[in-house]
Amino acid sequence: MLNYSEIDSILRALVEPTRRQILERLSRGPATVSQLAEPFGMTFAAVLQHLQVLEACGLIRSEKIGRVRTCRIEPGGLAPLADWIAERRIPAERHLDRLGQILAEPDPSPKGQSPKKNQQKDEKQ
Amino acid sequence: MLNYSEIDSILRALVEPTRRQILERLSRGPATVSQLAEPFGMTFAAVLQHLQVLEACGLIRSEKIGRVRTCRIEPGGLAPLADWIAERRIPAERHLDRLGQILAEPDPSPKGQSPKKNQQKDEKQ
DNA sequence: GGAATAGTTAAGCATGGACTTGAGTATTGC
DNA sequence: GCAATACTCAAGTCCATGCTTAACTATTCC
Repeated sequence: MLNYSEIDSILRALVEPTRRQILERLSRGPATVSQLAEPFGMTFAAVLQHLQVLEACGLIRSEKIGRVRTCRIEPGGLAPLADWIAERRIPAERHLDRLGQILAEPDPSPKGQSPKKNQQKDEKQ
Repeated sequence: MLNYSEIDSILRALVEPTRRQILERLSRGPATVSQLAEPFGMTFAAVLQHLQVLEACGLIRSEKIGRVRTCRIEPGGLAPLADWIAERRIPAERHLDRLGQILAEPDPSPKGQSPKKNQQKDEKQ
């Protein structure tokens, strides 16, 4: 299992729509803090906090020259999440085949289950 | 751009550690609600709420037979998020090459930038 | 039929996180 | 030097979400 809290911090960063929009913007090229803040109907300080979250989990990188801080995408930033998803998709797909499903079935107790009378299955009853 | 709120609901579901643990558990095979609730130090009702979130965004599926509800992974559930990540990794990687980076640079004003005196760049001043 | 089991729903509390305000610091232009 | 610019930090408000409790329904076992 790869670093758990890394996944956690990346997901927490991505779950906020504003931060995803900031990422979209930065994927079109670097921008300063004020350039990033401008399109959002929110204060400078709020955007700054979002940027700090994004940088803390390695999704963006920033450097300050003089009084201007320029932010850009950290290219490998999404890799841990991509790996996490890839790891979970493989086992999930494995359960498509019936055998795997039966083997994984809970309570395979051999004491014959009495024939149930009321057994119509209902999605979302 | 693919369905925005779908990504949103998947991320909101995944950001909660308990729900990720439930997914891990289910990726090893189907389980009933009480089987899922047992390992967590939390009430039945709380786990049920997590399951509802996971099912609402298509990450798991459940069916009730008699009084028992059995949950299992929805195989394609993570696909939208995987696609979203894939879409964002390509442009980000493109910015690795210097040309793309220069083209995307903000303010490429041709009026010669005067040589700055105080220009030591500092990460995280 | 009645008790036990398995799940469901609703209401309320508590915490975390997004956002604001306001004050402060460093840098640049004149 | 002084004002404007560009950001930084801290404190406080507000709301969404996770969790609990408690009451309720449906199903199964005896």
